[in-house]
Amino acid sequence: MTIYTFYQYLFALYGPQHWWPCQSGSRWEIVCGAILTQNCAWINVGKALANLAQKNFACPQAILAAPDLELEEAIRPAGFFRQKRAYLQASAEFLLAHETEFLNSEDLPALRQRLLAVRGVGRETADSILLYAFQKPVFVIDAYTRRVAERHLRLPGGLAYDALQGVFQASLPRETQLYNEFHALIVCFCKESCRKAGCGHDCPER
DNA sequence: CTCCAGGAGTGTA
DNA sequence: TACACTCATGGA
Repeated sequence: MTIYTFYQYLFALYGPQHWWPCQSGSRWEIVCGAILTQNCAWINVGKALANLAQKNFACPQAILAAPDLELEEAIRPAGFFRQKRAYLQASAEFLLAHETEFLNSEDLPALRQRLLAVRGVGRETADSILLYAFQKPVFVIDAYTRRVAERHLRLPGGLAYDALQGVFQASLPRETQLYNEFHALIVCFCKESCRKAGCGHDCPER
């Protein structure tokens, strides 16, 4: 099965997932979610985002104005709250300075490099921000994508992030909406197939 | 109780 | 480049 065929199969099976531009929908909230979800279950990210919204920390300016301890208390449910607090502050500062540029530029490699220079923004987080917050055609690789690539698409394991991303992008139409849905569908598929297998979790090594 | 979740930074070899 | 280690909460 080709990568594109697999996408069509998943889309027919689960339908559109419309990730992220769905909640409060603000660009900054998407960026916050991308950072807060690092090695953390999404259910807990939702709690942290709700706390931020309730405390009126729902914009970069408010994040930068808030006391560290108060910010940490708000995002505590998402874990790693001390370093994620610093990550949010760094991202807030960056977004305030460069949001317009990101809206207008289509030099994706350059934008990606700028994001990677922000503390707490690695490859997956950078690509999630480009795809979900700025609607750029950048395919996001995560742990689920790696499992699917090896177990279902029979791609070689242990590929570096950028290499695996290149394989997916070379195999798919360069469409933001498709990248958006495919990534979400892969996550949905992994959770669903593992639930049906009775694992109770997403059994990483099977 | 153990295992893990939509990772990233740092240090070592 | 390739690992090991740390960060931390909450759900199953």
